[in-house]
Amino acid sequence: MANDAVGRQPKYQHIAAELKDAIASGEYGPGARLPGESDLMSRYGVARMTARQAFGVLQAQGLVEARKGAGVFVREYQVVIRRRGIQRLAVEVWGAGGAIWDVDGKGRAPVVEFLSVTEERPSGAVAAALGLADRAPVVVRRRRYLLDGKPVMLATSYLDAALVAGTAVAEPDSGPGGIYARLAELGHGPRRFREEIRSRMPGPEETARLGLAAGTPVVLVCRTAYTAEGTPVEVNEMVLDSSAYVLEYAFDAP
Amino acid sequence: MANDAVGRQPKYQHIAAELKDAIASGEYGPGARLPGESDLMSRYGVARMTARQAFGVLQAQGLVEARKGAGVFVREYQVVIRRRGIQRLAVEVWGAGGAIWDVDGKGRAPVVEFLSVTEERPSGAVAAALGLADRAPVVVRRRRYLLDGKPVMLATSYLDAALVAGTAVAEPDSGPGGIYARLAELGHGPRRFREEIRSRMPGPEETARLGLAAGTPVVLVCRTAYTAEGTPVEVNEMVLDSSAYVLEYAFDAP
DNA sequence: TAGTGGTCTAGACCACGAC
DNA sequence: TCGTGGTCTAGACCACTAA
Repeated sequence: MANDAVGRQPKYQHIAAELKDAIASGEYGPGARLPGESDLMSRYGVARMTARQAFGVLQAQGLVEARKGAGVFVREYQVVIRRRGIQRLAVEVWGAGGAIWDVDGKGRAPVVEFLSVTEERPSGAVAAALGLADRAPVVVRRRRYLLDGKPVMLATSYLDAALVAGTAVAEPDSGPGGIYARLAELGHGPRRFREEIRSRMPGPEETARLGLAAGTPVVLVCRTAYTAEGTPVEVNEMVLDSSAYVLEYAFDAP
Repeated sequence: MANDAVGRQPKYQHIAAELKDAIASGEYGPGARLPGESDLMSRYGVARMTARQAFGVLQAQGLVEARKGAGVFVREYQVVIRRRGIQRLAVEVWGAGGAIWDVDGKGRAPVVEFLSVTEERPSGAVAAALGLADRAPVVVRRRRYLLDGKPVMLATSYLDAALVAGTAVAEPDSGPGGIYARLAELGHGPRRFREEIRSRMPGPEETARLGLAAGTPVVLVCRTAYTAEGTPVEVNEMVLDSSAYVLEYAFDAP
Protein backbone atom coordinates (compact mmCIF):
# COMPACT_ATOMS: atom_id res chain seq x y z
CA MET A 1 0.00 0.00 0.00
CA ALA A 2 2.63 2.47 1.03
CA ASN A 3 4.78 4.39 -1.38
CA ASP A 4 8.07 3.91 0.44
CA ALA A 5 9.10 0.59 -1.11
CA VAL A 6 10.91 2.71 -3.66
CA GLY A 7 14.17 0.79 -3.43
CA ARG A 8 15.96 2.32 -6.38
CA GLN A 9 12.98 2.42 -8.68
CA PRO A 10 12.02 5.73 -10.28
CA LYS A 11 8.66 7.13 -9.21
CA TYR A 12 7.13 6.88 -12.65
CA GLN A 13 8.00 3.18 -12.91
CA HIS A 14 6.52 2.58 -9.49
CA ILE A 15 3.28 4.29 -10.50
CA ALA A 16 3.21 2.42 -13.80
CA ALA A 17 3.70 -0.91 -12.03
CA GLU A 18 0.85 -0.18 -9.61
CA LEU A 19 -1.46 0.77 -12.44
CA LYS A 20 -0.46 -2.35 -14.34
CA ASP A 21 -1.20 -4.52 -11.34
CA ALA A 22 -4.57 -2.85 -10.94
CA ILE A 23 -5.34 -3.64 -14.58
CA ALA A 24 -4.11 -7.22 -14.28
CA SER A 25 -6.17 -7.77 -11.14
CA GLY A 26 -9.28 -6.72 -13.02
CA GLU A 27 -9.81 -3.53 -11.06
CA TYR A 28 -9.84 -1.78 -14.42
CA GLY A 29 -11.27 -3.98 -17.13
CA PRO A 30 -10.96 -3.55 -20.91
CA GLY A 31 -12.30 -0.18 -21.93
CA ALA A 32 -12.36 1.16 -18.37
CA ARG A 33 -11.19 4.65 -17.61
CA LEU A 34 -8.06 4.94 -15.47
CA PRO A 35 -7.42 7.71 -12.94
CA GLY A 36 -6.38 10.83 -14.80
CA GLU A 37 -3.11 12.72 -14.65
CA SER A 38 -4.34 15.06 -11.94
CA ASP A 39 -5.54 12.08 -9.90
CA LEU A 40 -2.07 10.58 -10.00
CA MET A 41 -0.51 13.94 -9.11
CA SER A 42 -2.51 14.21 -5.90
CA ARG A 43 -2.47 10.50 -5.06
CA TYR A 44 1.31 10.14 -5.37
CA GLY A 45 2.34 13.74 -4.78
CA VAL A 46 4.23 14.05 -8.05
CA ALA A 47 4.46 16.63 -10.79
CA ARG A 48 2.36 16.30 -13.88
CA MET A 49 5.23 15.26 -16.15
CA THR A 50 5.95 12.36 -13.82
CA ALA A 51 2.37 11.15 -13.99
CA ARG A 52 2.50 11.45 -17.78
CA GLN A 53 5.71 9.46 -17.84
CA ALA A 54 3.98 6.64 -15.97
CA PHE A 55 1.23 6.57 -18.57
CA GLY A 56 3.91 6.62 -21.24
CA VAL A 57 5.27 3.30 -19.98
CA LEU A 58 1.88 1.65 -20.24
CA GLN A 59 1.18 3.20 -23.64
CA ALA A 60 4.48 1.92 -25.01
CA GLN A 61 3.42 -1.58 -23.97
CA GLY A 62 0.11 -1.13 -25.76
CA LEU A 63 -1.82 -1.69 -22.53
CA VAL A 64 -3.45 1.69 -22.38
CA GLU A 65 -4.76 4.36 -24.72
CA ALA A 66 -5.03 8.09 -24.06
CA ARG A 67 -7.95 9.95 -25.61
CA LYS A 68 -7.56 13.71 -25.69
CA GLY A 69 -10.19 15.49 -23.68
CA ALA A 70 -11.61 12.25 -22.34
CA GLY A 71 -9.07 10.33 -20.28
CA VAL A 72 -6.82 7.29 -20.31
CA PHE A 73 -8.46 3.95 -20.98
CA VAL A 74 -7.53 0.28 -20.82
CA ARG A 75 -7.20 -1.02 -24.36
CA GLU A 76 -9.59 -3.71 -25.45
CA TYR A 77 -7.70 -6.40 -27.25
CA GLN A 78 -9.40 -8.21 -30.04
CA VAL A 79 -7.59 -10.52 -32.36
CA VAL A 80 -10.25 -11.22 -34.89
CA ILE A 81 -8.49 -12.53 -37.97
CA ARG A 82 -6.94 -15.96 -38.05
CA ARG A 83 -4.91 -16.08 -41.24
CA ARG A 84 -4.28 -19.67 -42.29
CA GLY A 85 -1.03 -19.34 -44.16
CA ILE A 86 -1.17 -22.55 -46.13
CA GLN A 87 -4.78 -23.68 -46.54
CA ARG A 88 -5.83 -20.24 -47.77
CA LEU A 89 -3.61 -20.58 -50.82
CA ALA A 90 -5.13 -23.87 -51.99
CA VAL A 91 -5.73 -24.05 -55.71
CA GLU A 92 -9.35 -24.97 -55.10
CA VAL A 93 -9.96 -21.66 -53.39
CA TRP A 94 -8.97 -19.26 -56.13
CA GLY A 95 -9.52 -21.85 -58.83
CA ALA A 96 -13.21 -21.83 -57.89
CA GLY A 97 -13.38 -18.04 -58.04
CA GLY A 98 -13.22 -17.60 -54.28
CA ALA A 99 -11.20 -14.95 -52.53
CA ILE A 100 -8.24 -16.10 -50.48
CA TRP A 101 -9.41 -14.40 -47.31
CA ASP A 102 -12.66 -16.37 -47.35
CA VAL A 103 -10.64 -19.00 -45.53
CA ASP A 104 -9.47 -16.54 -42.88
CA GLY A 105 -12.53 -14.95 -41.45
CA LYS A 106 -14.91 -15.90 -38.76
CA GLY A 107 -17.84 -14.94 -40.92
CA ARG A 108 -16.77 -11.32 -41.35
CA ALA A 109 -14.92 -10.78 -44.61
CA PRO A 110 -12.61 -7.80 -44.91
CA VAL A 111 -13.38 -5.08 -47.42
CA VAL A 112 -10.74 -4.44 -50.03
CA GLU A 113 -10.05 -0.81 -50.80
CA PHE A 114 -8.17 -0.41 -54.05
CA LEU A 115 -5.60 2.33 -53.95
CA SER A 116 -3.81 2.11 -57.26
CA VAL A 117 -2.53 -0.07 -60.06
CA THR A 118 0.56 1.39 -61.67
CA GLU A 119 3.58 0.41 -63.68
CA GLU A 120 6.90 1.21 -62.02
CA ARG A 121 10.56 0.30 -61.90
CA PRO A 122 10.99 -2.05 -58.97
CA SER A 123 13.46 -1.79 -56.13
CA GLY A 124 16.50 -4.00 -56.38
CA ALA A 125 15.09 -6.41 -53.79
CA VAL A 126 11.80 -6.87 -55.63
CA ALA A 127 13.55 -7.21 -59.00
CA ALA A 128 15.81 -9.87 -57.54
CA ALA A 129 12.91 -11.76 -55.99
CA LEU A 130 11.07 -11.75 -59.33
CA GLY A 131 14.22 -12.68 -61.23
CA LEU A 132 14.03 -9.57 -63.44
CA ALA A 133 17.14 -8.35 -65.16
CA ASP A 134 17.91 -4.63 -65.20
CA ARG A 135 14.97 -3.76 -62.98
CA ALA A 136 12.52 -4.31 -65.83
CA PRO A 137 9.13 -2.61 -65.20
CA VAL A 138 6.58 -4.24 -62.89
CA VAL A 139 2.85 -3.85 -62.39
CA VAL A 140 2.24 -2.65 -58.83
CA ARG A 141 -1.13 -3.24 -57.18
CA ARG A 142 -1.65 -1.34 -53.91
CA ARG A 143 -4.62 -1.99 -51.69
CA ARG A 144 -5.86 -1.75 -48.13
CA TYR A 145 -8.04 -4.21 -46.24
CA LEU A 146 -10.62 -3.09 -43.71
CA LEU A 147 -12.63 -5.11 -41.22
CA ASP A 148 -15.74 -3.41 -39.89
CA GLY A 149 -14.37 -0.14 -41.25
CA LYS A 150 -11.05 -0.44 -39.42
CA PRO A 151 -7.91 -0.88 -41.57
CA VAL A 152 -6.10 -4.10 -40.74
CA MET A 153 -3.64 -4.60 -43.59
CA LEU A 154 -1.79 -2.80 -46.37
CA ALA A 155 -0.74 -4.94 -49.32
CA THR A 156 1.44 -4.25 -52.35
CA SER A 157 1.83 -6.81 -55.13
CA TYR A 158 4.54 -6.73 -57.79
CA LEU A 159 4.28 -8.66 -61.06
CA ASP A 160 6.43 -8.73 -64.19
CA ALA A 161 4.90 -6.16 -66.53
CA ALA A 162 6.08 -8.10 -69.57
CA LEU A 163 3.83 -10.91 -68.40
CA VAL A 164 0.67 -9.17 -67.23
CA ALA A 165 0.49 -5.71 -68.82
CA GLY A 166 -2.76 -5.36 -70.71
CA THR A 167 -4.44 -8.24 -68.89
CA ALA A 168 -6.99 -8.15 -66.09
CA VAL A 169 -4.10 -8.35 -63.65
CA ALA A 170 -3.33 -4.75 -64.52
CA GLU A 171 -6.94 -3.70 -63.88
CA PRO A 172 -8.25 -2.62 -60.48
CA ASP A 173 -10.82 -5.43 -60.55
CA SER A 174 -8.95 -8.59 -61.40
CA GLY A 175 -12.12 -10.70 -61.57
CA PRO A 176 -13.25 -13.87 -59.79
CA GLY A 177 -10.45 -15.79 -58.10
CA GLY A 178 -8.18 -12.74 -58.18
CA ILE A 179 -4.85 -12.42 -59.89
CA TYR A 180 -3.89 -16.03 -59.17
CA ALA A 181 -6.77 -17.25 -61.32
CA ARG A 182 -5.70 -14.78 -64.05
CA LEU A 183 -2.10 -15.95 -63.85
CA ALA A 184 -3.30 -19.55 -64.21
CA GLU A 185 -5.20 -18.57 -67.37
CA LEU A 186 -1.97 -17.10 -68.70
CA GLY A 187 -0.23 -20.41 -68.07
CA HIS A 188 1.62 -19.17 -64.99
CA GLY A 189 -0.54 -20.44 -62.16
CA PRO A 190 1.25 -20.28 -58.80
CA ARG A 191 1.94 -23.63 -57.17
CA ARG A 192 4.64 -22.92 -54.59
CA PHE A 193 4.89 -20.14 -52.06
CA ARG A 194 7.42 -18.69 -49.67
CA GLU A 195 6.36 -16.35 -46.91
CA GLU A 196 8.84 -14.33 -44.83
CA ILE A 197 7.63 -12.82 -41.57
CA ARG A 198 9.16 -9.95 -39.63
CA SER A 199 7.90 -7.53 -37.01
CA ARG A 200 8.86 -4.00 -36.06
CA MET A 201 7.35 -0.75 -34.87
CA PRO A 202 5.50 1.23 -37.55
CA GLY A 203 6.64 4.52 -39.00
CA PRO A 204 4.31 7.53 -38.82
CA GLU A 205 2.78 6.81 -42.23
CA GLU A 206 1.94 3.21 -41.38
CA THR A 207 0.51 4.33 -38.06
CA ALA A 208 -1.77 6.75 -39.87
CA ARG A 209 -2.85 4.45 -42.68
CA LEU A 210 -3.63 1.55 -40.34
CA GLY A 211 -5.07 3.70 -37.57
CA LEU A 212 -2.76 2.09 -35.04
CA ALA A 213 -2.82 2.83 -31.33
CA ALA A 214 0.46 3.68 -29.61
CA GLY A 215 2.47 0.62 -28.68
CA THR A 216 1.15 -1.54 -31.52
CA PRO A 217 3.78 -3.19 -33.75
CA VAL A 218 3.21 -4.22 -37.34
CA VAL A 219 3.84 -7.65 -38.81
CA LEU A 220 5.46 -7.73 -42.24
CA VAL A 221 4.61 -10.68 -44.46
CA CYS A 222 6.44 -10.93 -47.78
CA ARG A 223 5.09 -13.68 -50.01
CA THR A 224 6.72 -14.85 -53.22
CA ALA A 225 4.60 -17.05 -55.48
CA TYR A 226 6.27 -19.51 -57.90
CA THR A 227 4.98 -21.61 -60.77
CA ALA A 228 5.39 -25.39 -60.72
CA GLU A 229 8.61 -24.84 -62.66
CA GLY A 230 9.95 -22.58 -59.92
CA THR A 231 9.62 -19.28 -61.78
CA PRO A 232 8.64 -16.42 -59.44
CA VAL A 233 5.49 -14.68 -60.68
CA GLU A 234 4.42 -12.44 -57.82
CA VAL A 235 5.88 -10.69 -54.79
CA ASN A 236 3.32 -9.48 -52.26
CA GLU A 237 4.44 -7.24 -49.42
CA MET A 238 1.91 -6.96 -46.61
CA VAL A 239 1.85 -4.78 -43.50
CA LEU A 240 -0.49 -6.11 -40.82
CA ASP A 241 -1.90 -4.55 -37.67
CA SER A 242 -0.46 -6.98 -35.12
CA SER A 243 -3.41 -6.50 -32.78
CA ALA A 244 -5.83 -7.80 -35.41
CA TYR A 245 -4.06 -10.90 -36.66
CA VAL A 246 -2.95 -14.36 -35.70
CA LEU A 247 -0.98 -16.13 -38.41
CA GLU A 248 -1.32 -19.89 -38.55
CA TYR A 249 0.79 -22.42 -40.42
CA ALA A 250 -0.21 -26.06 -40.21
CA PHE A 251 1.88 -28.68 -42.01
CA ASP A 252 3.19 -32.22 -41.91
CA ALA A 253 6.76 -32.99 -40.99
CA PRO A 254 8.66 -33.04 -44.30
CA MET B 1 16.65 24.80 -43.40
CA ALA B 2 14.40 27.22 -41.59
CA ASN B 3 12.24 26.25 -38.69
CA ASP B 4 9.14 28.15 -39.78
CA ALA B 5 7.49 25.48 -41.91
CA VAL B 6 5.72 24.44 -38.75
CA GLY B 7 2.28 24.21 -40.32
CA ARG B 8 0.36 22.60 -37.46
CA GLN B 9 3.08 20.14 -36.54
CA PRO B 10 4.38 20.12 -32.96
CA LYS B 11 8.00 21.13 -32.60
CA TYR B 12 9.13 17.75 -31.31
CA GLN B 13 7.63 15.99 -34.32
CA HIS B 14 9.33 18.43 -36.64
CA ILE B 15 12.68 17.79 -34.99
CA ALA B 16 12.10 14.03 -35.03
CA ALA B 17 11.25 14.14 -38.73
CA GLU B 18 14.40 16.10 -39.55
CA LEU B 19 16.54 13.67 -37.59
CA LYS B 20 14.84 10.75 -39.29
CA ASP B 21 15.50 12.26 -42.71
CA ALA B 22 19.13 12.79 -41.77
CA ILE B 23 19.38 9.14 -40.80
CA ALA B 24 17.60 7.96 -43.93
CA SER B 25 19.84 10.08 -46.12
CA GLY B 26 22.88 8.41 -44.63
CA GLU B 27 24.15 11.50 -42.85
CA TYR B 28 24.12 9.36 -39.70
CA GLY B 29 24.88 5.74 -40.47
CA PRO B 30 24.24 2.70 -38.27
CA GLY B 31 26.01 3.14 -34.94
CA ALA B 32 26.69 6.83 -35.50
CA ARG B 33 26.21 9.32 -32.71
CA LEU B 34 23.41 11.83 -33.18
CA PRO B 35 23.50 15.44 -31.93
CA GLY B 36 22.81 15.43 -28.21
CA GLU B 37 19.95 16.99 -26.31
CA SER B 38 21.83 20.24 -25.70
CA ASP B 39 22.71 20.42 -29.40
CA LEU B 40 19.04 20.22 -30.31
CA MET B 41 18.16 22.82 -27.66
CA SER B 42 20.49 25.39 -29.16
CA ARG B 43 19.91 24.42 -32.78
CA TYR B 44 16.12 24.62 -32.58
CA GLY B 45 15.78 26.98 -29.63
CA VAL B 46 13.65 24.59 -27.59
CA ALA B 47 13.58 23.41 -23.99
CA ARG B 48 15.28 20.23 -23.01
CA MET B 49 12.07 18.25 -22.53
CA THR B 50 11.09 19.07 -26.10
CA ALA B 51 14.38 17.76 -27.43
CA ARG B 52 13.93 14.64 -25.33
CA GLN B 53 10.42 14.19 -26.71
CA ALA B 54 11.83 14.23 -30.23
CA PHE B 55 14.26 11.47 -29.34
CA GLY B 56 11.35 9.62 -27.73
CA VAL B 57 9.59 9.41 -31.09
CA LEU B 58 12.62 7.84 -32.74
CA GLN B 59 13.22 5.48 -29.83
CA ALA B 60 9.62 4.27 -29.96
CA GLN B 61 10.17 3.39 -33.61
CA GLY B 62 13.30 1.47 -32.70
CA LEU B 63 15.41 3.71 -34.93
CA VAL B 64 17.62 5.12 -32.22
CA GLU B 65 19.11 4.07 -28.92
CA ALA B 66 20.08 6.32 -26.00
CA ARG B 67 23.10 5.32 -23.93
CA LYS B 68 23.33 7.02 -20.56
CA GLY B 69 26.38 9.19 -20.25
CA ALA B 70 27.39 8.62 -23.84
CA GLY B 71 24.79 9.95 -26.27
CA VAL B 72 22.08 8.91 -28.68
CA PHE B 73 23.06 6.51 -31.44
CA VAL B 74 21.53 5.12 -34.62
CA ARG B 75 20.62 1.50 -34.00
CA GLU B 76 22.40 -1.08 -36.09
CA TYR B 77 19.88 -3.54 -37.37
CA GLN B 78 20.97 -7.07 -37.80
CA VAL B 79 18.54 -9.82 -38.55
CA VAL B 80 20.79 -12.80 -38.27
CA ILE B 81 18.52 -15.77 -37.80
CA ARG B 82 16.40 -17.10 -40.63
CA ARG B 83 14.04 -19.60 -39.02
CA ARG B 84 12.73 -22.03 -41.63
CA GLY B 85 9.40 -22.96 -40.14
CA ILE B 86 8.79 -26.16 -42.07
CA GLN B 87 12.10 -27.62 -43.24
CA ARG B 88 13.59 -27.36 -39.76
CA LEU B 89 11.04 -29.82 -38.41
CA ALA B 90 11.85 -32.56 -40.92
CA VAL B 91 12.03 -36.02 -39.40
CA GLU B 92 15.48 -36.50 -40.88
CA VAL B 93 16.82 -33.61 -38.83
CA TRP B 94 16.00 -34.78 -35.34
CA GLY B 95 15.80 -38.40 -36.44
CA ALA B 96 19.50 -38.19 -37.24
CA GLY B 97 20.28 -36.67 -33.85
CA GLY B 98 20.63 -33.13 -35.16
CA ALA B 99 19.25 -30.07 -33.42
CA ILE B 100 16.37 -28.29 -35.09
CA TRP B 101 18.14 -24.96 -35.20
CA ASP B 102 20.98 -26.40 -37.23
CA VAL B 103 18.74 -25.62 -40.19
CA ASP B 104 18.29 -22.00 -39.15
CA GLY B 105 21.68 -20.55 -38.73
CA LYS B 106 24.15 -18.96 -41.02
CA GLY B 107 26.94 -20.95 -39.47
CA ARG B 108 26.47 -19.57 -35.99
CA ALA B 109 24.41 -21.88 -33.80
CA PRO B 110 22.61 -20.41 -30.81
CA VAL B 111 23.60 -21.54 -27.33
CA VAL B 112 20.83 -23.11 -25.27
CA GLU B 113 20.68 -22.04 -21.65
CA PHE B 114 18.59 -24.42 -19.60
CA LEU B 115 16.54 -22.66 -16.98
CA SER B 116 14.40 -25.38 -15.46
CA VAL B 117 12.49 -28.59 -15.94
CA THR B 118 9.53 -28.84 -13.59
CA GLU B 119 6.19 -30.53 -13.23
CA GLU B 120 3.24 -28.17 -12.96
CA ARG B 121 -0.48 -27.87 -13.42
CA PRO B 122 -0.99 -26.25 -16.82
CA SER B 123 -3.09 -23.23 -17.67
CA GLY B 124 -6.45 -23.93 -19.20
CA ALA B 125 -5.22 -22.99 -22.66
CA VAL B 126 -2.24 -25.35 -22.53
CA ALA B 127 -4.36 -28.16 -21.08
CA ALA B 128 -6.88 -27.70 -23.88
CA ALA B 129 -4.18 -27.68 -26.57
CA LEU B 130 -2.72 -30.90 -25.18
CA GLY B 131 -6.17 -32.47 -24.80
CA LEU B 132 -5.68 -33.04 -21.05
CA ALA B 133 -8.71 -33.49 -18.87
CA ASP B 134 -8.86 -31.73 -15.50
CA ARG B 135 -5.61 -29.90 -16.07
CA ALA B 136 -3.57 -33.04 -15.46
CA PRO B 137 0.08 -32.29 -14.62
CA VAL B 138 2.57 -31.43 -17.37
CA VAL B 139 6.34 -31.43 -17.64
CA VAL B 140 7.51 -27.87 -18.30
CA ARG B 141 10.87 -27.25 -19.94
CA ARG B 142 12.05 -23.61 -19.85
CA ARG B 143 15.07 -22.45 -21.74
CA ARG B 144 16.69 -19.41 -23.31
CA TYR B 145 18.61 -19.22 -26.58
CA LEU B 146 21.59 -16.92 -27.03
CA LEU B 147 23.47 -15.99 -30.17
CA ASP B 148 26.95 -14.57 -29.62
CA GLY B 149 26.02 -14.08 -25.98
CA LYS B 150 22.91 -12.05 -26.75
CA PRO B 151 19.54 -13.60 -25.81
CA VAL B 152 17.30 -14.01 -28.86
CA MET B 153 14.51 -16.34 -27.71
CA LEU B 154 12.71 -17.64 -24.65
CA ALA B 155 11.02 -21.02 -25.04
CA THR B 156 8.70 -23.02 -22.81
CA SER B 157 7.59 -26.54 -23.72
CA TYR B 158 4.68 -28.39 -22.14
CA LEU B 159 4.27 -32.18 -22.35
CA ASP B 160 1.83 -34.60 -20.72
CA ALA B 161 3.52 -35.78 -17.52
CA ALA B 162 1.72 -39.11 -17.70
CA LEU B 163 3.58 -39.71 -20.95
CA VAL B 164 7.09 -38.44 -20.29
CA ALA B 165 7.68 -38.32 -16.52
CA GLY B 166 10.73 -40.37 -15.65
CA THR B 167 12.08 -40.33 -19.22
CA ALA B 168 14.88 -38.27 -20.70
CA VAL B 169 12.27 -35.71 -21.73
CA ALA B 170 12.04 -34.73 -18.07
CA GLU B 171 15.83 -34.30 -17.83
CA PRO B 172 17.65 -31.03 -18.60
CA ASP B 173 19.68 -32.79 -21.29
CA SER B 174 17.22 -34.65 -23.47
CA GLY B 175 19.95 -36.26 -25.57
CA PRO B 176 20.71 -36.30 -29.31
CA GLY B 177 17.81 -35.24 -31.50
CA GLY B 178 16.11 -33.56 -28.54
CA ILE B 179 12.71 -34.37 -27.12
CA TYR B 180 11.24 -35.16 -30.53
CA ALA B 181 13.64 -38.09 -30.89
CA ARG B 182 12.72 -39.21 -27.35
CA LEU B 183 9.00 -38.95 -28.10
CA ALA B 184 9.54 -41.08 -31.22
CA GLU B 185 11.25 -43.72 -29.09
CA LEU B 186 8.18 -43.71 -26.84
CA GLY B 187 5.99 -44.35 -29.88
CA HIS B 188 4.70 -40.77 -30.03
CA GLY B 189 6.90 -39.23 -32.68
CA PRO B 190 5.52 -35.89 -33.92
CA ARG B 191 4.44 -35.83 -37.55
CA ARG B 192 2.17 -32.79 -37.86
CA PHE B 193 2.67 -29.29 -36.57
CA ARG B 194 0.66 -26.12 -36.17
CA GLU B 195 2.38 -22.81 -35.48
CA GLU B 196 0.52 -19.68 -34.44
CA ILE B 197 2.27 -16.35 -34.75
CA ARG B 198 1.48 -13.10 -32.97
CA SER B 199 3.39 -9.92 -32.21
CA ARG B 200 3.14 -7.35 -29.44
CA MET B 201 5.29 -5.10 -27.30
CA PRO B 202 7.16 -6.87 -24.50
CA GLY B 203 6.45 -6.47 -20.81
CA PRO B 204 9.26 -5.34 -18.49
CA GLU B 205 10.29 -8.92 -17.67
CA GLU B 206 10.58 -9.93 -21.32
CA THR B 207 12.53 -6.76 -22.04
CA ALA B 208 14.99 -7.65 -19.30
CA ARG B 209 15.35 -11.34 -20.10
CA LEU B 210 15.87 -10.71 -23.83
CA GLY B 211 17.93 -7.56 -23.38
CA LEU B 212 15.65 -5.69 -25.77
CA ALA B 213 16.24 -2.12 -26.86
CA ALA B 214 13.37 0.36 -26.60
CA GLY B 215 10.97 0.12 -29.52
CA THR B 216 11.58 -3.57 -30.20
CA PRO B 217 8.49 -5.82 -30.34
CA VAL B 218 8.52 -9.53 -29.59
CA VAL B 219 7.17 -12.25 -31.86
CA LEU B 220 5.21 -15.02 -30.17
CA VAL B 221 5.31 -18.42 -31.81
CA CYS B 222 3.14 -21.15 -30.30
CA ARG B 223 3.76 -24.55 -31.83
CA THR B 224 1.64 -27.64 -31.20
CA ALA B 225 3.12 -30.97 -32.30
CA TYR B 226 0.83 -33.90 -33.15
CA THR B 227 1.44 -37.57 -33.80
CA ALA B 228 0.43 -39.15 -37.09
CA GLU B 229 -2.86 -40.08 -35.39
CA GLY B 230 -3.53 -36.45 -34.54
CA THR B 231 -2.83 -36.65 -30.81
CA PRO B 232 -1.15 -33.49 -29.49
CA VAL B 233 2.10 -34.33 -27.70
CA GLU B 234 3.82 -30.98 -27.16
CA VAL B 235 3.01 -27.30 -26.88
CA ASN B 236 5.97 -24.96 -27.27
CA GLU B 237 5.53 -21.27 -26.51
CA MET B 238 8.36 -19.10 -27.82
CA VAL B 239 9.10 -15.41 -27.36
CA LEU B 240 11.45 -14.05 -30.03
CA ASP B 241 13.42 -10.83 -30.26
CA SER B 242 11.86 -9.44 -33.43
CA SER B 243 15.07 -7.66 -34.40
CA ALA B 244 16.96 -10.97 -34.56
CA TYR B 245 14.57 -13.15 -36.53
CA VAL B 246 13.00 -13.64 -39.91
CA LEU B 247 10.49 -16.49 -40.00
CA GLU B 248 10.18 -18.35 -43.28
CA TYR B 249 7.49 -20.76 -44.42
CA ALA B 250 7.87 -22.38 -47.83
CA PHE B 251 5.22 -24.78 -49.06
CA ASP B 252 3.33 -26.05 -52.10
CA ALA B 253 -0.22 -24.99 -52.85
CA PRO B 254 -2.42 -27.60 -51.15
C1' DT C 1 36.45 15.92 -14.52
C1' DA C 2 33.32 17.32 -18.00
C1' DG C 3 29.47 16.12 -20.61
C1' DT C 4 25.77 12.98 -21.32
C1' DG C 5 21.18 11.17 -20.72
C1' DG C 6 17.59 9.92 -16.66
C1' DT C 7 14.54 11.77 -13.44
C1' DC C 8 11.72 15.38 -11.46
C1' DT C 9 9.50 19.89 -10.40
C1' DA C 10 6.10 23.81 -11.05
C1' DG C 11 4.37 26.32 -13.73
C1' DA C 12 1.92 27.76 -18.75
C1' DC C 13 -1.34 27.76 -22.96
C1' DC C 14 -3.91 24.93 -26.11
C1' DA C 15 -7.48 21.78 -28.48
C1' DC C 16 -10.65 18.61 -27.74
C1' DG C 17 -14.58 15.85 -25.51
C1' DA C 18 -18.38 15.41 -22.52
C1' DC C 19 -21.97 17.71 -20.51
C1' DT D 1 -18.33 25.40 -19.80
C1' DC D 2 -15.10 22.59 -17.52
C1' DG D 3 -11.92 18.96 -17.22
C1' DT D 4 -9.02 16.23 -20.06
C1' DG D 5 -4.73 15.09 -22.27
C1' DG D 6 -1.02 17.45 -25.69
C1' DT D 7 2.62 20.58 -25.96
C1' DC D 8 6.19 23.50 -24.03
C1' DT D 9 9.25 26.12 -20.84
C1' DA D 10 13.19 26.80 -17.48
C1' DG D 11 15.05 25.35 -14.19
C1' DA D 12 17.19 21.24 -10.75
C1' DC D 13 19.96 17.03 -9.05
C1' DC D 14 21.69 12.53 -10.21
C1' DA D 15 24.38 8.46 -12.29
C1' DC D 16 26.90 7.12 -15.75
C1' DT D 17 30.59 7.28 -19.61
C1' DA D 18 34.52 8.78 -21.67
C1' DA D 19 38.63 11.27 -21.80
